[in-house]
Amino acid sequence: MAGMSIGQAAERSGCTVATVRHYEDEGLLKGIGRAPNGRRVYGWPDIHRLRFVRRCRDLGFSINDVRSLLGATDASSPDCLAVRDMAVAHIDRLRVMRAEIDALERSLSSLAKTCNEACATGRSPVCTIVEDLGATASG
Amino acid sequence: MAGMSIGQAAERSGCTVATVRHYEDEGLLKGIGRAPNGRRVYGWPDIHRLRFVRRCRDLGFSINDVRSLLGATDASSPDCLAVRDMAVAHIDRLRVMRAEIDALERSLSSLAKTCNEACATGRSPVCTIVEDLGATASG
DNA sequence: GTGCATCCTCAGGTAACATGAGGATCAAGC
DNA sequence: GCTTGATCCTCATGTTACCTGAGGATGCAC
Repeated sequence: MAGMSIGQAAERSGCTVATVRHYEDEGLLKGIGRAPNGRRVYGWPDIHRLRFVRRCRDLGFSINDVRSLLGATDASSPDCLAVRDMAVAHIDRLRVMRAEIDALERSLSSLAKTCNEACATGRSPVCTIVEDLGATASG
Repeated sequence: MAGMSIGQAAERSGCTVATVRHYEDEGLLKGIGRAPNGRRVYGWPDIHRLRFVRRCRDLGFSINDVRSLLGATDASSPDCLAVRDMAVAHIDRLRVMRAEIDALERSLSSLAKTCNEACATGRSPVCTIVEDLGATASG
């Protein structure tokens, strides 16, 4: 169980094969061994590291963020507080994103509603959505 | 006021100059005139079209979406209902995105909280965030 | 006429991979 | 021993929506 192929590593870490190679290219994986036939060989520590990267990516961190996180965790004494600070900073980013999404949804709902009232009844010769979108830039 | 430079067009439409050129390259603008000196010349219809594209992009539609929207609106009788359907479909996408963001925020908050309790007090020799992230893939 | 702003057309960069070409290797079945 | 299909390798290019910069022409103000 100590020597896994890239296919197995991908499956166990929740990545695609291409993504595993990509993370190695990006320097997020260190010291991946090679079998005599040239194929990559993975051990469990590599799988854990891949999962870590994958999960961070799923959480919305960039590759560079992950690099920093790994730097903090690779250090002799993992800088937990730095990691926490990055998490907190990212939460702030998420809140901004959610606010934007909420605003967009309101805009689109309003647009669709207007259309239902004015267009679907055949009352308007020109789709009001089109006018709404093109007339004035919001804000 | 009928012949605007690309700089003026950009300013009035809320795009950058590079973006205005890009939209033209993408075929979203049609029949942009040229002055004898080779510079692009824009009229108000172009500005409205640029605003339309810009606003759609702000609303999260892809360039291809916008192409479809413009196709619907360019038709002799704008297909308002098609436009509305795209808006509604996009609202669904936004709802999925928001659900994901909410989940991420919960995960990160939980992570940060755990860290505050276990790491910041110096109780844990290894940052629990690191373990949390790497141990098991969520789900 | 000097200088700075604006414009032009390429070409290449960005993020995070996905996809495909062209070829080697492995494992299974006959 | 041999065929076949799956997996692996590297390298190159595609994706999305632009941004940035090179190298050069033009416009406008003083």
